[in-house]
Order: sequence, then C-alpha cells, then structure tokens
Amino acid sequence: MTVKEKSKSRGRPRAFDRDAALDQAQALFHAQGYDGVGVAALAQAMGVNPPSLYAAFGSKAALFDEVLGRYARNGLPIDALLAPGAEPAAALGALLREAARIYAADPQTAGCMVLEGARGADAQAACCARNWKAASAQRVRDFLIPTHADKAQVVADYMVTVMSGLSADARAGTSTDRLVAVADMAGLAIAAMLDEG
Amino acid sequence: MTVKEKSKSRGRPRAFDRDAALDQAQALFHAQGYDGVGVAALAQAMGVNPPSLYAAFGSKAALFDEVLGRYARNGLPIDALLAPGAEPAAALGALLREAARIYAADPQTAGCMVLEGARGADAQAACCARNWKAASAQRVRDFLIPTHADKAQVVADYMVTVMSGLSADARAGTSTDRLVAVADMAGLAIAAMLDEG
DNA sequence: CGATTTATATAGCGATCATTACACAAATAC
DNA sequence: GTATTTGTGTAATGATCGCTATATAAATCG
Repeated sequence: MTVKEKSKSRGRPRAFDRDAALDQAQALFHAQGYDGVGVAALAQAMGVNPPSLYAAFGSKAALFDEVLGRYARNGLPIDALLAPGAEPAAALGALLREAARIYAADPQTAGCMVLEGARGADAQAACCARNWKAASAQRVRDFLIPTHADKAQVVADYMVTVMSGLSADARAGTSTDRLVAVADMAGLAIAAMLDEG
Repeated sequence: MTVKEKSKSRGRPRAFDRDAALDQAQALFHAQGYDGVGVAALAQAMGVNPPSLYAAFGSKAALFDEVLGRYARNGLPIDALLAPGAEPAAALGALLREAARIYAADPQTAGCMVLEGARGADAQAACCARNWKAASAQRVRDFLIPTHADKAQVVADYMVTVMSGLSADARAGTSTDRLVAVADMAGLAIAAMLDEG
C-alpha cells in the first residue's frame, strides 16, 4: 500500500500546503457560511489564485464538500459519546450539552457548519450538507436501535432538530450559558421519552 | 383621524396594488429565502419594474422587513395560543405542534420565514429577522412570567430553539407527521420543566 | 537536451447582483 | 392653460458572482 505516492508526481509541484489551505477555507466557510463567502475571498485566504483553487479542488461546491468532510470528522465527538452500551438518555443529553458548548465556544466559528450549510440558498451546497446531516442522524438511530428500536426514529429526529436550533442560536450570538441551559432542558424530553414512555 | 388620505395624493397614481405586490414578494421570499431571490425576480413576480419597486418600498431589505411584519402578524397564532391564564405547559406544547403543522403544510412555503431569515448571509436582512424573532421570544417570556418567572427565560429560549430546528427540518422536506412527532416529544421537556422541576 | 506533464499568475469571461439616471406619463394645484 | 408632483418604463450603472482561456514556470521522462 502506498502511503503517499508523492515521489511519482510528474509535473510542476504544488506550491501550497493543501491541508493548510483547507484549514483556511474551513475557517472562512464556518465564519461566513457558503453563501456569504466568494471564491475570490477564499482564494485570498488560502494564499492561492483562483485557477490553482479550481485545479486542486474542482469547484467552490466541491471545496465546501471536502471541508464539510473534515469538519464532520473532527467537529463533534459523536462516536465517542454514543459508544455502544452507553446509557442512552445520558449519552444523548451529554451530546446536546457538548454541542451547545462547542457551537458557542468561538464567535468566529459559531454553530455547526453542516447544519447551517444545509439551509443555504445554494442548492448544491445544501445538498452536500444534508447528506452529512443525514449521516449523523443515522448514527443516532443506530445507537438507539438495540435498546429503543421503536423510538429510535423520533428521538434521532428530535436530536437533529434541537442541534439545528442550538446552531442557529449560537450564530445569533446566544451565550454559552444560555445555550447549555437550553440543551439541558432539551435533555429532559429524552429522559421522559426513553426512561418512561 | 384619517382612515386613508388617498384623496390628497398629488402626482401620478400608483399603477399596481401595493398589498397584492407584497403578497407576491412574501411568497417568493418564503419559497427561496432572502439570499435566494433577486430584485429582478421579485419585480417580475410583483408585476412591477425595479424603479417602481424602489419607489414604493425603498430597498430589497426594506421590502423584506415589511414582508416579515405581515408574516409575523398573520403567520402563527401565538397570541391566541398564549392567552393569559392558559395552562402554560399545554399552551406551549400546542404552539409547538401548531408550528410543526404550519411549517410543513406547504412545500412552497416550508419553515418559518422569520427564523430562516435570521440566519441568512445578508447582515441587514438577518438583523431585521432577528428583531422579529426576539419579539416572539419576548411574548413567550411575558406569558410565563406570572406563573414561572424563574424559568421564563430558559423555556422561552427552548421554544425558539425547537421552532428554529423544526423550521430547518421542514425546509429540508421532513414530513408533517415526523415534524409533529418531534414537536410532541419536545413538549415533554416543557412539561417536565414547568410541572415538576 | 527536447518532450511531456502539471501548477502558476494574469487577466478576463458572461452572468447576475442591487440600484439608479433619465425621459416620459398622469395626476393635482394654481 | 402652466407648474408641480409623483409613478412608470427603458436602459444601464459599477460591483461581484463562479469560473476559465492563455501563457509561462517548474518538475519528470526518455
């Protein structure tokens, strides 16, 4: 298995660090949203001219999708919190609480990039984001199937709904404290639905 | 008091129905969002040329703000459901349920125009929408002050959060049934917070 | 050394954005 | 009547949108 076939690159080598450029793009997309940032601003922040951007990433939408992939992988520790065997209500409540903290932690990167991207005006970008959103919802469902199969759907829907609302609030500037209080209150419904019901 | 000082209009009379034009603008804004619709499309749908649009409404943002006012007044029956003296948990639960139904009723006008407008890329439009959003949150707080003053803030925040999430789901195409199920589950947290707590 | 391949920079593509000069039309005021 | 006021239609403003044609620079291959 080739770890990285960099040695066999033929033409002129790339003059910028692809990962670092993605970091800059992610910061800009997260701060201003897909619709709020243009290719010119992206290219400048990435230290690259538009043609190199297109050569390396294909299009603005493709760049966004790649950024979303990184973000979905490193953004929220969903898998850690939703480990098989964890107490469902407690784990989901902790996930909401953690989401609230992360969404409001840095005003420059408020909210969830996936959930915000899923409601943009651009159809292509919104479609990409909704795929990542659906994948996360699926993880919640899978986590619940063993213990609460009949309620996995509605609880997963509820999780996504609350997190989407928390993301919107965070972007509007709601403080961490208020956001966490809402997340904890939202946890009451999970407990009521799973423990009792 | 002058009901309408139309008789004293001096220059050339307006050739279009201002209210009907606002209806068309509202439909377009609701369907595609502030960022998703341009002035050219608005003017065409309103049956008006851009100069007349600007003469009558000032700017795209001002038109949006006026549309939001109409929508906030006629969109959700908040005041009817949150009448003073109503049982708080039941009334707020009913409001969530009603919101879910309305948000998903018509695919052409999915979600809440105020809550969606509050997260657009345009700063001016988002500011207008957030004012209307804050006004609705205030109404929920005022409704709760008499009976649950200490929890009015977090419950009002929670209501806005859930409704914002429901709106996002509705725009993503979630069915009425699933949306109402989520709203009902969200109601469990309200009951837990207000009745017990 | 070419020949080939890939990346870069400059510069500009057509399209669309919100907005507006400008000239003309239609009403009231005197 | 003329003057004034206001709305309408045509056409275009500069700016920005995502994207790319073209030429050149930097690497490997033979």
